[in-house]
Amino acid sequence: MPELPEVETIRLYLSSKIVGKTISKIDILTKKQFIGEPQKIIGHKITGIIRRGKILTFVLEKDWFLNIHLKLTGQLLYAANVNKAVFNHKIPFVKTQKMPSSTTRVIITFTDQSGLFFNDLRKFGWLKVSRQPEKVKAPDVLSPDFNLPYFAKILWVSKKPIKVLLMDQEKIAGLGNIYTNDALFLAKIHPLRKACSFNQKETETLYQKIIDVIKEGLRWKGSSDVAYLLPDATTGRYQNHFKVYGREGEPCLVCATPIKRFKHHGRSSFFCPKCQKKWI
DNA sequence: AGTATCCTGGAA
DNA sequence: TTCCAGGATACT
Repeated sequence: MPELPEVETIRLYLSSKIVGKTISKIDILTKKQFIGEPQKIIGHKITGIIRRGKILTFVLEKDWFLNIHLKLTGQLLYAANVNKAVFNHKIPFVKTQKMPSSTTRVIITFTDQSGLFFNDLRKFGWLKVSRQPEKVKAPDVLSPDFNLPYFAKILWVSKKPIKVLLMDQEKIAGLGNIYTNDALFLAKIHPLRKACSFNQKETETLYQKIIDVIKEGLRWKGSSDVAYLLPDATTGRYQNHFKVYGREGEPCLVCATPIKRFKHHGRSSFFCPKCQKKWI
């Protein structure tokens, strides 16, 4: 899905649009994607929106919560009037169209007739009503808990390849395939290097590059490479600034060597064979 | 540690 | 027709 920068962009956008509004209706078009009882939160006001890792949580009155995971193709589109919603956009999967579209799975309407369309082509995402925010085990990349001592601690005890560790949401919350690949490139580290093989300097560099690349992604409002859109159906622009992700065969931005791709843990890894030497 | 699985549709 | 996809989990 959207990774941390995409979800945070959505959170920032929606904070100014729906906080203070009261849910009047929830239409569930794809049952398996809505967990819990929607009627429990009908009539409740949204008092805030938080995000930890890739999970967005609407905080409601009286200790109710609506947690959302967009997975790979989830979108949250905001309309001032849910009955007259038309979005114009051109990226794949959802073309210019009236809402609800063929990929709309849930519609949340507020008392002023504004609302949200949860669209999700691949049906992996979910919404979940609960009495407490969905638990996220690891520190979020942008939280103070994600500090250098913590990062060093998890690296030095792990025998996993560094890329696998960085994408483990129980160790660090928020990184996905795009930003992990790009952070490793910026730090000049091969994705398969064992985490426990890092020295102090390498650890510090990678720590800083992770934060840098996440902030850059946020600055461009995320990457609209596949299905991600802002709630107004505009696109993010980090895809125009990819370092190695999705750039197989294209020249390395530093040394012009063609970027290589390989599969590992079911995911594509992209790297520059010259800048990111294998192991020590 | 690797692979299959949940889904759908665009690209090669 | 086959491969591919910002995720995460459940298997062998």
